[in-house]
Amino acid sequence: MRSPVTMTDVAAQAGVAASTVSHVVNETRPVSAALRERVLEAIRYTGYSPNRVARSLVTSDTHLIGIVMSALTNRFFVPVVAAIDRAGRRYGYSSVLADSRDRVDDETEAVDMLLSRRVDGIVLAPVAGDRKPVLDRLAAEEVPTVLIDRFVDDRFDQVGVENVEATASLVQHLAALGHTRIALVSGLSGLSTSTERAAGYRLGLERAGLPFNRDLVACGKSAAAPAERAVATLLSRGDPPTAIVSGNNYMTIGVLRELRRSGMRVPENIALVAYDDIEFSEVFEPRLTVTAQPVAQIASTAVNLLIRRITGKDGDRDPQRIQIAGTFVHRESCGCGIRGLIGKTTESSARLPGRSPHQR
Amino acid sequence: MRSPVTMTDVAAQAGVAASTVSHVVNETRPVSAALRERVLEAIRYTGYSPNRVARSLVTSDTHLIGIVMSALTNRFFVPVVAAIDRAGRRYGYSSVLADSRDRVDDETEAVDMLLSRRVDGIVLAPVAGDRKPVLDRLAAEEVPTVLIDRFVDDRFDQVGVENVEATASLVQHLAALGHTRIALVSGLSGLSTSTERAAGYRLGLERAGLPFNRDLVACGKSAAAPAERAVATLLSRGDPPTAIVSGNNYMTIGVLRELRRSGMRVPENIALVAYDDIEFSEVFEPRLTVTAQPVAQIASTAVNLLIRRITGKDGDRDPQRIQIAGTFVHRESCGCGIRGLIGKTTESSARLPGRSPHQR
DNA sequence: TAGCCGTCGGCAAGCGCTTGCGCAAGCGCT
DNA sequence: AGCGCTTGCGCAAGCGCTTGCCGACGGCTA
Repeated sequence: MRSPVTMTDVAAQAGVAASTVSHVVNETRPVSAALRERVLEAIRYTGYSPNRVARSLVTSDTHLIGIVMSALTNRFFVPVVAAIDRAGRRYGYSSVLADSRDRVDDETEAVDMLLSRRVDGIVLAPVAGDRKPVLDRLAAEEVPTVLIDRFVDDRFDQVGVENVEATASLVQHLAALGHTRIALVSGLSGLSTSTERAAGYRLGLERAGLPFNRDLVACGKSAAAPAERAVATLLSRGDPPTAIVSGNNYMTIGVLRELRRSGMRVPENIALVAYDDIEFSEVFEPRLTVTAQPVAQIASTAVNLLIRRITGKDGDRDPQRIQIAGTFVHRESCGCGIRGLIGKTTESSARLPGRSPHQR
Repeated sequence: MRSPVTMTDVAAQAGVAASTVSHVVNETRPVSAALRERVLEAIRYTGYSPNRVARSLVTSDTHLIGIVMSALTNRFFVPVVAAIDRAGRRYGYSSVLADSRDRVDDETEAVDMLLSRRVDGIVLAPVAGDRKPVLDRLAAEEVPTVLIDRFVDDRFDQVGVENVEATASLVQHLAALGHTRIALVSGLSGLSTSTERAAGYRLGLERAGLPFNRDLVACGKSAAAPAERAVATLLSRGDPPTAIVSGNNYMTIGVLRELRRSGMRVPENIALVAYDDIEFSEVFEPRLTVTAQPVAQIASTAVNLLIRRITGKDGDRDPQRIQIAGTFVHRESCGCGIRGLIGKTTESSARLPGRSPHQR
């Protein structure tokens, strides 16, 4: 690493005071055209690059936003980074990343690191567990923070997806096609998303005038392998379902695997709709009808909220809780094609009714 | 943002000099047990969190590593971040991200930003185009930098995948199954990866004693849609191929789409092997036989190289060029199952011969 | 012509930390 | 008792920048 050319060097080169250089660089005070040109020339000549860490020391802001994710594979990771990057174009923000590895200790360590680096704000995707200490710390330090995905603490801004209505419409769609035995492969119990989707499932049945049957719900534990077993159980019943709702994309993988193994064809023998879209989903056989999570929208909403808080534009309004509607993506796995309702090769999508933004 | 409790505050609280606090925090000079305990207690009491930006100003290192990606969806993005995070556990590094949006101007801007933030090093995934100015800048500033994925400038450490042998073995595998008309859907011409994979294709044919036939190569331009057209062209020939090698995962999507449209079943009617694995590939129908790129390994190699350079452990050795072997993942799309060579449900994989690390 | 004000730019303090230097005290030795 | 050594710790400079303050200058009005 070479070139510690400093503002003082530039000033000397241009024959002005360092403060003048600072003012032309930041456009923070009018400088006569002649002098400015001299300074600019000196900057070009010396190849000066302002030292942001020195700047941060005095202004006490870093224009850095910390991201804490439960895992790098978290689906919000990339869109959040993208949103920050976009904000960076306008306001000069960049992102620093910390992986909490789904463990409370690591999350604490990650937050410490970010605080130590004096980030201006934090986007945090909390994982299951007792995150009270971390959140208390964040609250105490009064660092602008927004929670994403899961709603765990009302002291902070929170942004997540709408689950109830979205799942209900999946069920209603199946019911409209004439299905009466609609199964749910549900996620890990205890997660708010699982609970809400299960509630949406019941709501959908209710609206369709269908009875709730405990035997048609199997827990797929939010992962592929348990979901396989769940499907196996469902199929082994005397009165197996004619349609399945899968609670997330990992479980959908398991569902498909088990259906294939047992020789069931989708949607001919059994209909399938799922929560979460899957990358490359259009080459799946069959193409899946799903509710896609609006991850990009959630991410950018969160980042915008955060930046407004950082810049103080919102004053100190109360924390918000925002739930964003998913998108219903209509493909073939629901069986509409074979029942002639909708052309086989059509893909259509619709915005689901959401209740967002929802001021608390 | 509250709590500007500084080292001076802690010192006052403990009744010692600030320098002593510094030395207990950093363990940079022996401090008597009694005093250290007093200091530690004061730190706990005040909730002091060291200000890393002030520290950086004096030590002139930030322990930040900049990542410049052509797009956030770049397949190296997540593994690189993960590798840095892992290094962070040991040496305190974190990552700052910058998206170059596949445009030269944005790449320049991204590098400027990182330089201005005084990152200790940079991992750069260069995109096609004239990146000479940026690279010259990096070379001039002497910032430790490693290029990933593409080999474009020998002044820097570079890490990428091995293409020739990997593609050759794909071809040889098909040849061993008796195929004689093996087609290649190749990538965008001009990219070194495309060129090398094409070379591997010819090498594989040669080793199998098969003639090269220009009519069996179609350009899929590294994307799905052009690949569909490429396959259509191949199939429309009087003497269509009995097997296809696809040059990357996006093109594989297109290939599958076109094969399905034209009613060809894989592997019954035509065999397919591909370069690049696909997420969720095991639920594809059929499951694909591929050469998986060792992205995680490339990423961690790059990061390790970078950190060695930053810490000066390697002295100033010459820049290295490292090519890492891919992994052959054997599934069903090659048709081994139906020819009885290998059990249908088996998935096996093998390390391909690579020539790495290769000191230049 | 004197007085005033607006404009321009330099001076210097200080952001929170690290680190070379030097002092004081305690030790073993001659 | 006096010497030099080690050990333990405080002092203060300074990292590269921002910003409040003030002085110099020139054009305007009275």
